[in-house]
Amino acid sequence: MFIGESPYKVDDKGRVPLPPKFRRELKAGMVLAKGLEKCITVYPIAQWEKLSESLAAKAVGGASLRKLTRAIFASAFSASFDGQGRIVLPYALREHAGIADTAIVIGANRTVELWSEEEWKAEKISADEQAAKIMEDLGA
Amino acid sequence: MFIGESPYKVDDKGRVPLPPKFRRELKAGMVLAKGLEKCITVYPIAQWEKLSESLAAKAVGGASLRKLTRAIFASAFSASFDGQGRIVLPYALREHAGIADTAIVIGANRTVELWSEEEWKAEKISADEQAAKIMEDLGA
DNA sequence: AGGGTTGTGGGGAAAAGTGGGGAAAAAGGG
DNA sequence: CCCTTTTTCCCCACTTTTCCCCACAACCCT
Repeated sequence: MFIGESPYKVDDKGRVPLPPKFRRELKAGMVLAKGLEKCITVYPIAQWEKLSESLAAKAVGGASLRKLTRAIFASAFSASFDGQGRIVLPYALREHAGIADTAIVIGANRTVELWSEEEWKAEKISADEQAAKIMEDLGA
Repeated sequence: MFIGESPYKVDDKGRVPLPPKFRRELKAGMVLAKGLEKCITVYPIAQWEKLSESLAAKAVGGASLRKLTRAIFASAFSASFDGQGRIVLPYALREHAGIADTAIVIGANRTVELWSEEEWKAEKISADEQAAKIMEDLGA
């Protein structure tokens, strides 16, 4: 389970550290893909395989499913940590998320997401407004 | 079950003791999250994992589910006791609750809440005023 | 009155964030 | 095909922050 929110510098080489708390769950390997929103989504390898299977299961899906499959898989990169717990963000993904020299790393339960400061600020505000409702529904 | 209300000092490092009576139930671990009101909510780890599961179960949820997942998990931090029974309050949460150098620790049945003095004073008054009415609505 | 527990404070060691350099591999041109 | 240039990857070093341990003082219970 990934939780928390923290800002990290992206250096000239496109490297970003991930929070130490996340590293154990990602050490086995991870896949970076375009997020459905303007962000980068990081899947633990096991989680990615599950997603891959559940898309393949709907083999005979329509054109829209094929489109989604392409969009996700074509933009995906596998990544791993260097000695300092950092990963390299491919340029294509950085651009999609609008990430320049700072990335906000957030835990989103089963996955990790990387946002630019601006996009995250906006997302956070609109997300906060909705959060209260479900929390109450779940009786938490 | 958590009950009671007591004030504690928050030191320069953001540390706060929790009442000894609460420690046994939280020793296994806890998660701090933004409260729905201007406070910090402390969930026993088991409680939080239940929430996590029920969100993950709705597997391929839509955009609004992703948004909620973000709001809930990004603003959360895991915490545990140091040798003196204290936890560290992340800066982001302290700010949300308006907590400076004193925190009021409240037992709220299944969870614990941390309030600033001012916010708690206001909340308590309005809670007292409405308690009877709410009780009736609940048919208690 | 005494011992144990609790609130409060501070210091030191370990880890994390950040940046840069050098070697190996890849790509491109002669 | 070989040499040159560029890129990628890995390792090293420094600074800051975090975490953990220790210490004192006040309170409570016995």
